[in-house]
Parts: sequence; structure tokens; C-alpha cells
Amino acid sequence: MTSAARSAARERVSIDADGLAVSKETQLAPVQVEVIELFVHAVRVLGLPKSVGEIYGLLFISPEELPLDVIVARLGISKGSASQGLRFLRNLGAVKPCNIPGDRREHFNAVTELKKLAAGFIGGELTPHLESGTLRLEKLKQIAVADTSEHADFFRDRVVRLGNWRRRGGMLLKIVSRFLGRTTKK
Amino acid sequence: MTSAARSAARERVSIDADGLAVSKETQLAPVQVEVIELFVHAVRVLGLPKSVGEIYGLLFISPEELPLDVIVARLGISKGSASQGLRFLRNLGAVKPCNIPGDRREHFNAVTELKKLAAGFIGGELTPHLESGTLRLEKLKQIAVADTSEHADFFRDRVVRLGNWRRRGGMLLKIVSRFLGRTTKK
DNA sequence: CAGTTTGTTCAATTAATTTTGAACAAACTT
DNA sequence: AAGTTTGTTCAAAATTAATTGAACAAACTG
Repeated sequence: MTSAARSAARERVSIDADGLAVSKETQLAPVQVEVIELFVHAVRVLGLPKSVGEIYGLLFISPEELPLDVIVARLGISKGSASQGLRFLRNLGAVKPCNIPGDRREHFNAVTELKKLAAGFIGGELTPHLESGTLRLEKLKQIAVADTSEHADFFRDRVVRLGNWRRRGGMLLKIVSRFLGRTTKK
Repeated sequence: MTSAARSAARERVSIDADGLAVSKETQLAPVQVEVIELFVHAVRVLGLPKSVGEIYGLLFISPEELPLDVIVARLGISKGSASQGLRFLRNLGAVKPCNIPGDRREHFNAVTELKKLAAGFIGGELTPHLESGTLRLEKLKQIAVADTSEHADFFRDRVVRLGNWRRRGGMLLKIVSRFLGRTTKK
């Protein structure tokens, strides 16, 4: 496709009632639109940008792997957003690149096993924060033992409590991973 | 304290290296500054505003209950922020109001049991999202059964998978609550 | 009751985050 | 090698979220 042809296609893009881009060439099925919206809401809860939800949602509800420029066209987002969103999702292990014979473009598949998604999110987003919290806590202990104020005992008590919270937080992440690893019926 | 006296106090407020307000009258101990910073980072991870972390952190590391205007003075935040932050924390059950005899102002205590905090956060922030997700999913099922496209089977498969995710998410919240309810040693 | 204290609300401001798009580089094609 | 495709980067623009502060109401006080 020449860049002129691409501009022509762009001009036919319109925005539907829910804010998703649609056009003759890139039309999404109603189910797809709905699933993408669901993921946009879900990633908001996790504190991730909308575009990440759109991209993952589109891949999740697409029967075949998609290259970057198709994602851009179907969602009506910028190439930059798509590139960054895909990198993020790839780092988390939420999408997998795959090669399509006879096509130079890198295609992407959604990883749909909840266990893998959770493991990626825990390892990529949660654990780093927990670890930086651990560092802060060490610093805090130093400061607390050095404190000689009237309230030193109270302060040290609180710092101990924070240590307990952190330990339980770490245990929780393990429990969550283990639970999601099981293939539960019922 | 007259409003003139308050302005005078305000003028002596300065900003330290870490951005926390300090002054002769409202100086925070180094441990306190550190704990507040720790909470600011923690609430960021949870997707809550900085001011909420500051307020909770201050109450957590204060030996006595504090009224709104003292929180405002010690943190150097606006009365509006403090009022909204306290309402949020109170709704979550993370702080408790209490009466101090001979003082008309409402004072606040931090709730420091991890179980209670988690229960409040799960009930106040997570469950509502899970429930709105449930509604979306119902709508999605409707659309999926009505789909007659080439990919109808694939779509229905995915919708079933989302239903499984949601069910497991609900179970997870219960497991987390149960775990944090236990008083675990080691 | 007139004045003060206490706390809430909300429109405007400020700050933080996300998205865009154009410039660029690398890999391929003819 | 010149041109095309594919994808990345990053400064600027747009969007979204948080904070401020002034206006307000309610509850008290003398």
C-alpha cells in the first residue's frame, strides 16, 4: 500500500458512538468492539493506559495474529502508541510475536492463559514495587533505631508493623500465582 | 488561633529536599517523613492520589489522633485535598473518626490492621469493578450468541474464557481476604 | 444574634500522563 | 544504490487527574 492510498483509507475512518474507529476496510464485529471496551476498563483498574487495553483486547478477540499496522488501522490509534503498547505487552509476556511466512512484518498473538498473564504482571509490575518498598523499609529501620525522641518506641512499633505487611504481601503474591496456576473446576 | 496568627504560621513553612512541608510548629520527625513517603509510593501502586497516601501515612505514624487542620498544617496541603482525602479513607475504613473531649474538631486515627485495610480496599475499589465487569460480560454473551459471522465459534470461545477469568478473579478476592485475616507467624 | 470555628463543595488552576506524528534507523527489494 | 517497508523514538500536543482556594453551610459561642 502506498502512503497516498493509506491517507485515502484514513479519510473514510469515522468514530462510532463508543469512540472506536471504524471504516469499510477495518470494521470490527460488534463482539470485538465490546471485548475491546471490556479490556480498556480492566487495564484502567490495573493503572495501565487505554491503548494497552485496546491492543490486548483486539489481539485477544482476533482469530489470527496481527501486525502493527493492522492494529493501528483497526483501532485508529497512532503508530507510536501501538509500538509502545506492544513493547509493554511483550515485556509482560501478554503478547507473543510470531512469524508469518512470506510476510516481513512481525505479527502478534495474545497470550490467553490467565496464569501467564498474572505471572507477567506480578513479575513485571508488582514485584519491582515490592522490592523498592523493601529498600525503603531498610532505610526506615535505620532511621527508626537512631530516633531518640519521646515517641521512639511508637515509631519502632510502626516500622515493625510495616515489615509484617511487606512479608505478608510477598506471601500473597506467591499464593495468587499458585492459585491461578491451578486449573480449577467449579 | 486567629486567621492572622495562622497566616503568620503559614509564612514560616518551607519545603524540604523531599518536597514535604516543614515548619517550626509542625515539624515532622525524620521517621515520619520517611513513612509518609513510603505510603505515597504505595498508594501510587494502588492507583490512588498522592494526598491520600500522605494523609494515611501521617496518621499511621502519628502517636495521637489528628484533626483536619493539623493534617493540613503538617503536610502543607490544602484544606480541600485533606477533606476529600479523609472522606475517601473513611469510606474505605482506613481511618476512623474519634471525639476528643473539649475539642469540637473531629479527630482521625489510622486503622492499622492489614486485614481491615484490605477488606476496605477490596470492597470499596475492587469489587465494584468486578461487578461492572460482570454486567459487561452479560451484555457480551448476548452479542456473542447473536453473532453469525465466520468467526462466531472463536468469539464464543473467547467469551467463555472471559467468564472463567471473572470467576477466578472473584475466588481470588475471597482467598486474599481469608489469607490476610489469619494472624500468620513466619 | 453577630461572630467564630469547622468542614464541604466545586470551578479554576496546576500537574501528570498519554497520545500523536514526524524524524529517524534498520532491514529488505529491485 | 536508491527506494520502500517496518518499526522505534521522543518532543510537543492533547487529555485526564489532582489540587487549590474561595465561597458556602452548619454548628457552636459569647
